[in-house]
Amino acid sequence: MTKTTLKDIAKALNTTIATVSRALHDKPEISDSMKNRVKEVANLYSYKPNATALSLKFQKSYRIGVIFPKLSHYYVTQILSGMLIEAGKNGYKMLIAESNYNQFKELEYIKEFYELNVDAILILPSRKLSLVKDKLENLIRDDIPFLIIDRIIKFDQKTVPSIASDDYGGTTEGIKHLIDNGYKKIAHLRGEESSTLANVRYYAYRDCLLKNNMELNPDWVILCNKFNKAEGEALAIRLMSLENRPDAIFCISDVVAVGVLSGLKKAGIRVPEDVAVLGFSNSDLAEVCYPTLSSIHQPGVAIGKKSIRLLLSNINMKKNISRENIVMKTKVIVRESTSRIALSGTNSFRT
Amino acid sequence: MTKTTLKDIAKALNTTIATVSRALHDKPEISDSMKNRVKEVANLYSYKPNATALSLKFQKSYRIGVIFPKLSHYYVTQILSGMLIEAGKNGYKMLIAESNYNQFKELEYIKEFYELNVDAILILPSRKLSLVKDKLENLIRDDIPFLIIDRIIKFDQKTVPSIASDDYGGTTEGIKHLIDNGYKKIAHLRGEESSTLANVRYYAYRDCLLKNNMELNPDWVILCNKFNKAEGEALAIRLMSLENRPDAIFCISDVVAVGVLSGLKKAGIRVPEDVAVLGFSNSDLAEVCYPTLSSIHQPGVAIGKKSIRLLLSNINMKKNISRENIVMKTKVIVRESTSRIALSGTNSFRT
DNA sequence: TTGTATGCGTTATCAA
DNA sequence: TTGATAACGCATACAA
Repeated sequence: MTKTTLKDIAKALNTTIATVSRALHDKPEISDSMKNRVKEVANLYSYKPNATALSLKFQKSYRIGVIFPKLSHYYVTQILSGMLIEAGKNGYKMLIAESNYNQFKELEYIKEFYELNVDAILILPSRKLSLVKDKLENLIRDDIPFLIIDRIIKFDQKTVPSIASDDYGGTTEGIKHLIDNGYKKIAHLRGEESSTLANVRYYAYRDCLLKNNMELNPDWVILCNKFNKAEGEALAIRLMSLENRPDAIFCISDVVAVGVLSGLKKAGIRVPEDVAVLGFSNSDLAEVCYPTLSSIHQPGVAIGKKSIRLLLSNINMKKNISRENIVMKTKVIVRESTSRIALSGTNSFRT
Repeated sequence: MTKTTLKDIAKALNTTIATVSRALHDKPEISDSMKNRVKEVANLYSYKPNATALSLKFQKSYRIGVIFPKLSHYYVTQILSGMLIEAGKNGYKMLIAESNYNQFKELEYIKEFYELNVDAILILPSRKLSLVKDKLENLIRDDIPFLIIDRIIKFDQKTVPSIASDDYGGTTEGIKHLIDNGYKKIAHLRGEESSTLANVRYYAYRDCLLKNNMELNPDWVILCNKFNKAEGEALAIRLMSLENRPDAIFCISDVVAVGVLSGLKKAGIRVPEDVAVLGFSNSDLAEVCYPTLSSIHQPGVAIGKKSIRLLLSNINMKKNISRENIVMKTKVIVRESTSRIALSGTNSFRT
């Protein structure tokens, strides 16, 4: 019941562990008869090499550490699933840690992963990780690939690779979709100004409105900070109580958008006839709310897979990836909440 | 930049690794002056013991492997979060694997985790894992704790501990809630008959109806096999086309329930006035759909925490846990979909 | 073709 | 109080 080692097999065959090891590796110098005997016994004992010993020997753990803010976000689970698929294919296992948006925990987990000899570290940083940028920069080692997902952090000395979805492009496409559908007064519930993520989406929104000579009303741009349904609900009601009401609301997240839908319903406003609502992320919520929510799809699974491939290109082929800043294509998924002409079916694209 | 080892420190101080090791461990035999010198250098080099070497030495990895069918299910993320919290507190890291409901992958991952010398294995099995029960039983080792979550599998020889939510109790409470609210004809969209999980919920439904002298109509019990929104939608419409229509629908999952809501809407039926809808799991969907969905809360986070505590009681205190079959309390969360008298606010219980 | 010995980084046992 | 060395399990350079 306890694990069998080379020593056990050697003892059983009255030979040495070196011979056993070589036989199992099919080294040419070992005689066929010995190979057969060794393999038979190994099979009988269902021998498996001890991964820890191999780790120590080769200074390689076949483990990848990943840190994320919150597991219960659909987008995070999509990214992780992508990672698991690609890592699995290549014989790697994933070690996980949840930071709960706490930048100090993030630093702590990075340290821990290094101590655990992971072969690479992936992080979906919280917004606040930038606040401890210097500490982070000091922590990051050059000999182990480190990849930042979904955000970009600029360091003074180091260049660290990143991968993210094309939020600027996606937002642009989304706003254009609203314009194309005849919406003229587009509001935006945005994230905090210290968030590069929120800023990119806001800039895209602003640029697209300007380019199309649309009204850009400061009253229509409101900061979120809770990012929950209740906040979306309250802000929707606030927008609707304006003298000059918007006729479309672009939301920083699907959860906020769902809150907006609920707020509009309470205010007796029809979606999409009176007001359109556009979410961000294309989470699983978008298909279950009513009306179904148009949203900008972020390719979570693809990002996860690509992350691992990028890391492995460094680990296996020594490719220098430190200057890679990969941007993955987004896509507007049109559902009921922005379609004045009723849709026949729901679009269920999701990859 | 490369990791410093005991050897590096020993060399720097012109002593041996044995002394350095002892000094760092504050062994009484080491002189204070030596201790101080060692610690200073260790600090300077920011020495951290190599976890892999310790693993090999102590045959203990401080790693726990967990296998689940699909990460993107809210309930799974809750369980994992609970595990991460409790594991983190005790210095353990989690290795994860996604089986995609494939029983062969589940067996494969169990094998891999053993080879990786995890200190324990946790599994949220797919329904089909029971089909390869014999192989599973052969695979499970007695020297490493193995815990089955959310299902119960009976083996011929072994007894394996389990932890699950009290689905029978939760369902009973849920059906009683429907009865108390004046619903008289309660339908059930259930899971497949080969699933113990689905059966427990069905038995509770049936027993509760019988005990309360309610109509138990075979036409009102329908098997799901896709468990998605479309299926819920179709089955709702089918139920509503019956001569003898139910006035409440208890669903095997929240996703199915959301589909039912949508189907009822299409059929022009009001919820909860005409028909009540009750989900299962209390996922994040329940609060965002319209109307908001009453659902039976499964304490995912608590289950995750408890799992780890149970394992650690075996690992650290050698407690025999093989006969533990823990059942965690469920709770009906009442929202709009079952409340004929309108609720003032939404109930946001979730832990 | 096979055996011996070394090292990966630690801790622990035995000597000094 | 400190040093030398074995052991954890494995692969491999070197000897035989």
